[in-house]
Amino acid sequence: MASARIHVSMQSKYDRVVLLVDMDCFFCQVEEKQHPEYRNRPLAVVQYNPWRGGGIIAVNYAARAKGVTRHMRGDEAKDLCPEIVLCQVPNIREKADTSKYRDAGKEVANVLQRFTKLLERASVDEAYLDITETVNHRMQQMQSGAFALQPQELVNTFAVGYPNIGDFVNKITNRFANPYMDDERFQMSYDQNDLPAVRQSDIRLLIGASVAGEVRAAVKKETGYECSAGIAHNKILAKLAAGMNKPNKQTILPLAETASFFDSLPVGKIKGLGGKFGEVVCETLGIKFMGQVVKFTEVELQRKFDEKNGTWLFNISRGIDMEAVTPRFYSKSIGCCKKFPGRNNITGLKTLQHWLGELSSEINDRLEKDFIENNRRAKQMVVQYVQDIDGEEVASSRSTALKDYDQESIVRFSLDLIKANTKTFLRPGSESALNNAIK
DNA sequence: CATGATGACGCT
DNA sequence: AGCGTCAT
Repeated sequence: MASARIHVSMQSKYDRVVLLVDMDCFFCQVEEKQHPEYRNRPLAVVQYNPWRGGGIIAVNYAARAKGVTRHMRGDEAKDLCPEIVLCQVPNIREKADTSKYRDAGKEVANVLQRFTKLLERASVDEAYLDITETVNHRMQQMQSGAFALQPQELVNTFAVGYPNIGDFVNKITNRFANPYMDDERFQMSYDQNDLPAVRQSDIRLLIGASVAGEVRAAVKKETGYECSAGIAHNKILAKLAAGMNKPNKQTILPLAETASFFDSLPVGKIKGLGGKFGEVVCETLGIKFMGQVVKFTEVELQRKFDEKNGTWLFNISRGIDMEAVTPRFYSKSIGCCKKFPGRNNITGLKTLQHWLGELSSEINDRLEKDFIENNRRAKQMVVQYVQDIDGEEVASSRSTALKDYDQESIVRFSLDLIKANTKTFLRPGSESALNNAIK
């Protein structure tokens, strides 16, 4: 067994080249493409909500320059930037319908897909691409002289730790002339088994950046949309790099720069550490920056957190992330939801039935479209609802198998599920008043 | 009153 | 199966 393992091509820490492509203020770009007269103007996308001008979910860079951000209300944006264009998410069936942006995201993904089989859509406007194969191929071509990097392709490219991309390229060129100049440091810093990959890291990431440039140019040419990209050896670092220079730029995170970069990187910037767990990590360890995690042994981290998270933190703090780019073009689930905040709480049966009808109608349309496009049918339905119980938000979810379905049966299923799982669905003595408001 | 609408995934 | 977390 042990000897056979040696012959298995092992996925090593620095073997892959991974891109994270992130559309710049995507919903705004969709609106700007649809309304060319809005281009070059400050613009934000709001979800319809008559309360204080709607909630902002996307802001273009002209508007960001005026201080407009997400979380803001449309009215606040107008105060900061009176000339701002506020585009509303289309309202269909009395609720925000984001289909337009999903369709635009698919259009982009169709372009990305041509560059690798290993495309993982992470959200409507983000995707990971494992481009290892292409990079390896070009490495070989480069060594045989069949391929050469075109410096002009790297005009919008940055490398973390370098004032400009030219300095990064020069460093690589110098090492080409003097291959062993870094060896002592490398041998000190890295596992012996990783040295071959480490020595080739910079050049392979640079080739990755040229691929990224081609990807982004194709997206721009074929869809009109601009995006930013991160280039690194794994998903976590690619995601991090992509956010460093925007919009319409791409950033390499060189292996040798990771440690010093992490020394001043707040823990919460790492994907997965932006919430409560990240805060627990900081408090438990008494730290603020990612680089400070490396002072703890793997066993210490496992003891303070748990086995899985401890090992994960230990590796991530060293820039190591073995998470595969899992090919996925279509979402695993289709859902829609609507909130009823404050006075809009649903308190009557009729209103509840009405909204279940609206939501079911949207779901039904999207399921039909999905069936036509992707030849698949939903097997399960999950109904989630949030009640107001003594002023507290109490969330519940119940599921049911789905055989044949249509809009009417989806409504019936969901209402039945809510009825069956609510202690007293209707207020005692009433035919129509809900016992607990649904939020 | 009040980001909201989606989606993935981990824990138990 | 149901709940909670994290992300855009």
